[in-house]
Amino acid sequence: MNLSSTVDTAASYFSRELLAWYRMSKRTLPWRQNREAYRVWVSEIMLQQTRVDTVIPYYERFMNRFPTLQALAEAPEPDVLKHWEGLGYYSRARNLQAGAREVMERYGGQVPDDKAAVSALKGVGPYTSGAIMSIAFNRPEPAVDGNVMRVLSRYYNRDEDIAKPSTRIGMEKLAASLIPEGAAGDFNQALMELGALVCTPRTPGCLTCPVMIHCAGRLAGRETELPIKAKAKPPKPQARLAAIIEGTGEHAGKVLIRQRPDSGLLASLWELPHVQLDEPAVKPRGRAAKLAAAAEPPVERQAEDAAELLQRLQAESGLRVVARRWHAAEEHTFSHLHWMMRVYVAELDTGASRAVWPAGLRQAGALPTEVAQQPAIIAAESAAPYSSAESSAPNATDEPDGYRWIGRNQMRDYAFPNLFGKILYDYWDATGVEEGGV
DNA sequence: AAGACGGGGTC
DNA sequence: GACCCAGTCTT
Repeated sequence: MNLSSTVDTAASYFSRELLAWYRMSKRTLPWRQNREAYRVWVSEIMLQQTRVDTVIPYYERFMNRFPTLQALAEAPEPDVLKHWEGLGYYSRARNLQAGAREVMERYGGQVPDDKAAVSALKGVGPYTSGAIMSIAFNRPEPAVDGNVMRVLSRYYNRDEDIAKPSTRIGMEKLAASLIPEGAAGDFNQALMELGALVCTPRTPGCLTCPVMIHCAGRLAGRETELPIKAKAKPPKPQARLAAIIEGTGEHAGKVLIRQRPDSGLLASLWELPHVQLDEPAVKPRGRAAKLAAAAEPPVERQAEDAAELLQRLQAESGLRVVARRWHAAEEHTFSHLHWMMRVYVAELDTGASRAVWPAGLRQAGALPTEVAQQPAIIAAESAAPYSSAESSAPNATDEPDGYRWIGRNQMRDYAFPNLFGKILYDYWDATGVEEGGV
């Protein structure tokens, strides 16, 4: 071998060995049945920030319901959201469908074999466009995600902060230079497969790694300290009060839910009516604090909460809600928020005769005087609709815009974020309502 | 450059 | 509890 012209550099070694390893040991995954661009696209969107094991059942259901790009483009959006329920980052679902519709209109239903056109689709950023171009069309484009940055940081012993956008740019150049001729799709997947199976975040399996002997990070003994990544800001704590509003009369056995605005957090999903408290926001630390936060609050606190729910839901949503009893405390952490929610079972106040506070709360004497005396009397002018609905406050028979009375069986007709789905199912379990019941 | 945007798994 | 994950969009 002529070492001067065919030097087996760490780079060519890496690409060759990694590719061979992948072709030998790649996992069988639903989206690897074929390389149809639509299937690749759906999988890549679902896999953003989401584990393979989590995605698999969602992918199967989604492709069963929307087997073609056209089927997705023509589906009602709530149907698409329902199939995304629980996956999180719901704008992915909306953007995916918007992209499918765009492909129908502009490209006759065929995903274009064109980097710029694919990159311009909604929800398709640098990573996803590279993944689609390489996997579906075998174009030599880099697809750099967290896995790839981890693998390359270690293999090349690089110290750049992978949280910085500029680092991703550099990694893309590096990754592009490593793509073997004619094998972009397999190589990019090999890089990610290695990161998922061997070069894992905590305890990399260097001894089974196909490229260990030239891994600079490993040779420097730094495999566990790489990649360098700036710490994320902790989620901001928020205290909230939610109401499980039980229906009466024709709505007996049902509860009132509402639809969130069509942008922002949990856009267009359904939820329990609730309010954000101004205060608190002290995240419970330690076992004792945790226990205290989960426990039923003292009656004074419950009375304050009841008054708060009545006044604020009236003001924000036009709902006159009377808390009847404690239900549960629920915590839920988003990427940037930490919700601490106290949940009460409540009733809609549809008239003075029904406006009776629970005896325990009244006797506790903790209610503001004016509220304790006349809980139902809140200035009607102060009522503001929750989401641009111009309707008046719902009574026992109304279903104003954005609100629905539903029983357990109607849960399947609405997409709920996990936290509210859990609260509602817990509620129905506790009240003895089973599937097929109401 | 920083923040918004979910949820679940792991050690 | 802290960190991570097959990222993108908005400001």
